[in-house]
Amino acid sequence: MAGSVNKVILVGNLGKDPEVRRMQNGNPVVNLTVATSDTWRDKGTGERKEKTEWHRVVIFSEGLAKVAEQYLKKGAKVYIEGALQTRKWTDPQGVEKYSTEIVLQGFNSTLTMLDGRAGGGAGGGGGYGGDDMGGDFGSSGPSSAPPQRRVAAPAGGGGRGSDMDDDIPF
Amino acid sequence: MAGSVNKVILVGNLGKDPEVRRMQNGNPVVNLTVATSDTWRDKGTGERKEKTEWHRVVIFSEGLAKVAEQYLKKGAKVYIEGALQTRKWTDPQGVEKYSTEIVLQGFNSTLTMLDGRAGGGAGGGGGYGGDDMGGDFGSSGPSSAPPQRRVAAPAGGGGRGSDMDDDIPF
Amino acid sequence: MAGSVNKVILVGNLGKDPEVRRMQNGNPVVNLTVATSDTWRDKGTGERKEKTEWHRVVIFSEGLAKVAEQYLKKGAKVYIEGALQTRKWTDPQGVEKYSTEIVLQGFNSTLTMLDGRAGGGAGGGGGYGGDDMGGDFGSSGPSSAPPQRRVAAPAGGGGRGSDMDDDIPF
Amino acid sequence: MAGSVNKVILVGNLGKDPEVRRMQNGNPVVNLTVATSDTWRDKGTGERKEKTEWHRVVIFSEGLAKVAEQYLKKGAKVYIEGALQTRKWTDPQGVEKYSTEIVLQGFNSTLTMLDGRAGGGAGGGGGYGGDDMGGDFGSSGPSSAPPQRRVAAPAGGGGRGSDMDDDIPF
DNA sequence: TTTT
DNA sequence: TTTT
Repeated sequence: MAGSVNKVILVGNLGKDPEVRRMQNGNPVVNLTVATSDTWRDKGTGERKEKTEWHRVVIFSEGLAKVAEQYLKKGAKVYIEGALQTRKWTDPQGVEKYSTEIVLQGFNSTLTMLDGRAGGGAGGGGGYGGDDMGGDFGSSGPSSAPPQRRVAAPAGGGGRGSDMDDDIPF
Repeated sequence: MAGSVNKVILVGNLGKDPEVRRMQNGNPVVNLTVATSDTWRDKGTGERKEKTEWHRVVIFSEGLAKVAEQYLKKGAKVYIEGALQTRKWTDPQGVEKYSTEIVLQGFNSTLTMLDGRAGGGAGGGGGYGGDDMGGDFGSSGPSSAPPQRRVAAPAGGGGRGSDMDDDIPF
Repeated sequence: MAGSVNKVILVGNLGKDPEVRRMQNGNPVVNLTVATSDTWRDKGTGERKEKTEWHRVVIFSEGLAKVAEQYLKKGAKVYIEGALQTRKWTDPQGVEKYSTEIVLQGFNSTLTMLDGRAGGGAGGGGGYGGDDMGGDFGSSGPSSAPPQRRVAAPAGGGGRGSDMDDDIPF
Repeated sequence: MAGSVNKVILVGNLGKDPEVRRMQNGNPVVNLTVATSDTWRDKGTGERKEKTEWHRVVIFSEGLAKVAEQYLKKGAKVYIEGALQTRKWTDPQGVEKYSTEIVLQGFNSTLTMLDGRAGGGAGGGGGYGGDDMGGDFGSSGPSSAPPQRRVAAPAGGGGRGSDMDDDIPF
């Protein structure tokens, strides 16, 4: 409905290498399996407890999917921002199934690598080759990386003072 | 795992009145069904599209559950902050099922009413009685509402100046 | 740096009508003043306390700025997602000043109206005219609203079953 | 006001070691300086651009402050969740100043270490000693770590089926 | 299946 | 002053 927000923020590790499928036009669609976990100390016994939660992530955003395919490996720590989506499907036996996924698609989706260790896991061939490793990747369509524009000189001012400088903050 | 984040933020409307179950100690556990939706214009036909997503929300936090039970009604607009959790269960026919829910439990869960219209829906009797309607409700355990503490006077200062005043900022 | 996140999420009300400046190309840059507040009960006296926080919001995103200019009025409740930015400037007396603002610019910025009451405030003439009121507005550049694409039929499948249907989830 | 949200989410690195002050009761109040940065490629020249943003973070939450004091060092990568707060103060020359900070205080504040490298910087002695390094630290008051409670057996059921098991999700 |  |  108008006036709604559907946002998921995860920081976790990949349980396995990204799974890549291809759209008919050749664009990649990437599935990630991301683990988060909570740890706490049992109030009664005092022993340490841990519960891992596994998340399905589907990346439709072309730019982010390419990044995921290229740089992410089992074990990589990522920051992910997407939306919840529940799919209903019927299995071959005719049983209805639901699958809830975090979808990265269109604006307001983010994928950020939080370590350079990615790929150290599994049978991982490791090594990226690129010099863009460990970067932030915003989702903004096929080919353009949206710059952090600054307003050059707003006509019709009312500026808050003179001599603005945008560098060192404090 | 250590160093992980599992967070869901929703702004949406209740699809029906809250469902209240009771713990053995009488505390409420509340289930909400929340709708969010995306609207966009089809690139080809130019027609307006809308897709509604339904979310299961489970409130274990005692304070938030009581608030939900007392004030929320079908149609209410809410801000929700919780964590993703997928439960696996087996139905009476022996079929394995998964259900992914947004869980409000412990710290870092939030439930905030965003309108005063709540209860205008369904067969809703409406009317709250309380004067607390439309408030923010932080999740911080059974009985204490965590105050927004201000540091009174940090010993061993190094204060940044004199004459701090905390009122109107700009 | 690579691997960083800078995100602000606000739900609050406009303290006054949007302030609109113009870029040299005529595009609007909109400033909002948004109030949020915390309420709590004093632990000692038991009295109700409230503290209002005021936020400066600057909208560079062309699409969001137009929406803000057109639909928002004093009193409107909004959901805002942007990034923190601190500007340093020197006032006419040569005193250095800092101003921290929530910037909506590029991808991952959001502005969503959360009520239809917008404009009920101040000297607000109110009334929008548009039929798009109360909508979600994603920031995705000048002219295209990013559709919620669904993968049509990924070539090289490994699909999870047959008979997927995307409608009512539970 | 009722129905508002004031939330900041940062993933960044400490620019220097935490600064610790003491409350009159001996509790620590910790100040962090956190850097985030955006990188993009200039549309015109094609050159790589980077802009770093510095954030002041103040930790009043007793538990989080202790963790910060104990484990964080210059260079550490952290996930932070807090609220925006602008303080007004008057400097010794009588000039009004504003300072906007991210405050971690009460519920809904989070501090999570995202690397184990923390402390590798500055004159850092490094080494933590503790075995809790790299953990999640929720803000929930002085001494109790809030467990991830599960509802044991809600009285007055309406359960969704039989044989619930909470382990492997998919 | 990850991570600490 | 961080980080890549």
